[in-house]
This record gives sequence, structure tokens and C-alpha cells, in this order.
Amino acid sequence: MKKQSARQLLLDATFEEVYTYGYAATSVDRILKKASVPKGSMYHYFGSKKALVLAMVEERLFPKMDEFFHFEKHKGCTVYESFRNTFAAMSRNRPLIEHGCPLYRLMVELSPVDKDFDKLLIEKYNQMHKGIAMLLKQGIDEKEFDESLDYLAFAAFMLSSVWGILSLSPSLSSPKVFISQSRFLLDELNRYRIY
Amino acid sequence: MKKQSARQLLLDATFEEVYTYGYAATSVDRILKKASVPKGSMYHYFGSKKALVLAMVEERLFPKMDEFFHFEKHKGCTVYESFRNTFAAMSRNRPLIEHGCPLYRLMVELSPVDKDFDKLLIEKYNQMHKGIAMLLKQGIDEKEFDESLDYLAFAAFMLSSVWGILSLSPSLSSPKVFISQSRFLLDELNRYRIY
DNA sequence: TTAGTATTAGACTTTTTAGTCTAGTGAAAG
DNA sequence: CTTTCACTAGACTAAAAAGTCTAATACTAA
Repeated sequence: MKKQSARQLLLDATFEEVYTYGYAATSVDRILKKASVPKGSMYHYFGSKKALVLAMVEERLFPKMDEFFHFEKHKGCTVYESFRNTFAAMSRNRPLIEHGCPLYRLMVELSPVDKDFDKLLIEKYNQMHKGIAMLLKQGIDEKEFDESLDYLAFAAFMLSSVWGILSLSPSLSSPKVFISQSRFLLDELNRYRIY
Repeated sequence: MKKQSARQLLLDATFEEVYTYGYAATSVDRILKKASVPKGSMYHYFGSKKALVLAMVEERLFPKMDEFFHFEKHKGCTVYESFRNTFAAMSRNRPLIEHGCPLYRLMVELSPVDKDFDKLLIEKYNQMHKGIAMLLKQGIDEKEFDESLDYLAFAAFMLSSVWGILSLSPSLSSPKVFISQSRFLLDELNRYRIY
């Protein structure tokens, strides 16, 4: 399928540019140059800069999120251990540690000023929140965690905290810092474990 | 001193525009219109858009931060209670809950791409981190908290988490959500209390 | 091969951007 | 009163922005 090649190149370049510079500071011309695609092609596939970036969010950013954040019970692990493993994997993910969470960065920039972006980004937020919450709930159901754990609230807290840590200035961010800070989340979760 | 009035109006308008739209999406012309100040005056006081915003950060945003985040031991309170009070006060601060932390939002947008902004914002980060850490340290010294509390790491975690919570999409943010999520930070701190 | 559609190409337009320039105004000091 | 200088005023410029347009080209199916 060579037919989609220009479209795919555009989405790839758009992800990189927006991840680096943010939405407002990204220019269509720079995307075209990076993708080596002429303007006519871009406006053939996408109606506007905004439409291009919205498509990029769905087709590049969301899948990338599923790669970064993997909240499922790992084989032969408790729920607690699964979170521990996931955090450890995140700390080893260079782009994530260095550039922060692409979804959250876009949310910080655009959610307050654009309801189309807000709606789309919140869809993914809800999905992730639900994923984490269900995993915590599973831990409660399987008597790993105490019933007093407010799994919905804690899932939201985990998301906020992790995004907060990841999206600090690159000068403040490193695998070690991520491990050190995320440990407090694990410790807090550990409070609810039943021995 | 009427002499400084145009300058002050510019800084006020710049804070509002940048807090709302971010740096890249803020235009000098809109600032001038909002402040009702002609262009000549602006370029008399400030050499460029960037210089204007850097001045705004120092003269408006930083003082605002000291207002929002008040990490000192409150009179007649334990350190734990002081944090609890500060969080409660933050949850009642409308602009903070609705628009997020202005420093963090700017850090997310600019730290990765502009070292002048990064340097300035990190200065404030370090100051706040130190303030929180010293307060925790005081709690350890006064036997309120166990020595095992890594006060530097926990102070960093608190900052990241609070910023993460505050700067979520406005659709996800509310006083209740802030209280519910920040409670986990207090619970975690509570683990280290000596009774 | 050919007709028809999808894609490419990039010059062009319009709007907006940051920033410049020069003439003027007003207050304060001599 | 007058000189001086900080400040005002906004028209102007140049660059960059998003988006349009038309003609050429490459596929694809008949």
C-alpha cells in the first residue's frame, strides 16, 4: 500500500514536531519539509493544520501511549508487582523520561483553549484511568488490597502524579528521579496490601 | 509613580494572556490591546516579546506562586497540619484549580525548547523544592516524622504530584478532585509520623 | 490503450506575526 | 520659559503563518 505513504510520513513528522515544540509553535511548513511532502498532498489528506494534528493524536499519539503505559496484570505477578514492573519499564524509556508524556503535554497546552482537542484527549484519559482503576479493583477482589482503597481516586492520583513527574523540565528529569519519585506511589499502594 | 504605569499594565496583561494561551499562542498585539498601551511603549520598556515574558515571569508569575504555594509551618500547627491547611487553601483557590499552575504550564511548554526560560523557571522550582524539603526536615528534627523519610525526594514528589493534579484538563479539575487526590499525599506523609 | 480518479507540485494569496521608525507629547529641571 | 528626555503614538516593514489554486502526473480499472 504505497498509496498511504505521504499520509503516514505526514503523521510521523507531525508527531515529532508537536512532541518537541507543542501545537502552537509547530508550523505546517516545517512538517512538510521534515516529511518531504508537498503542501498539496497535505491539504489533500487533511483539511487543516488542526485536522492533521487531531489525526496524528489518534493514529500516532494514542498508540504510543499504549506502548508507554501498560497497565495490565503481568503473568505470575501480583497487581502491586505489575505496577512496579510498569514503572521500572517507564524509567528505562528514554524519550518518555526526556520529553515527558506527549498526551499530557498536549492536554496542558490545548485542553483549556480548544474543546475538540480537550474532548479527544479526555477520551484517552478516561480509558487509561479506567484501566488503572480496574487493575486496582482486581487487586481488591483478589484480596491483595484492602477494601478501604478508593481505587477510582487512587487511579486518578497515579495518573496525575506520573504525568507530573514525567513532564517536569528535562533538566530535572532522569531515570533515577523517576524511580525515586514513583516509589512513593508504590509505597502508598503498599499501605493497602493485605499480608 | 505614574511613570511605570504602562509597564505595569503590560506585565498584567502579559500574565493573563500567557496564563490562558501559553507563550507561543500569545501575540504582542493582543497584549497591547488588552493593556491599552501602544507598541512604542512596549518596545521602549522591553526589547522583545521574550524579554517581556521573562520580566512578567519574575515580576508577576513568581509572586503569584508565593501566593498559591505557602509552605511554612503554620502557627500552633504541626508540619503535617500545615501541609493539610495549605492544600485546603489551594483547593479553594479558583484560578489555580481552573487554570492550573502557571509556572508548571510554562515549564511544560518552554523548558524543553528555551534554555533562558528553563533556567529561570528551574530557579523557582529549586526554591520551592527547598522550602518544602526544609519544612519536612523540620518535622524530622522535631520528632514529628521518622528519620526514614527521604525529605528531599518526598518534597520533589509532592511538587510533581501537585502540579500534575492542578494542570490536568479543566474538565477534569475541581476543588473536590484536588482534595481527593492530594489526600493521598497527606496519607503518604502520615506514614512517617511518630505518635 | 485509455478514461477517470487520486495524488503531487509549488507558486500564490491573505493574514498575522514580531519588530522598526520617526514624529510628537508632556512633565520636570534649569 | 525653555530645554531636555522619557515616553507615546501608530503607521510601516519584513518574515512567516495557514491555506488556496491550477496544472501536471501517476495510478487503476475497463
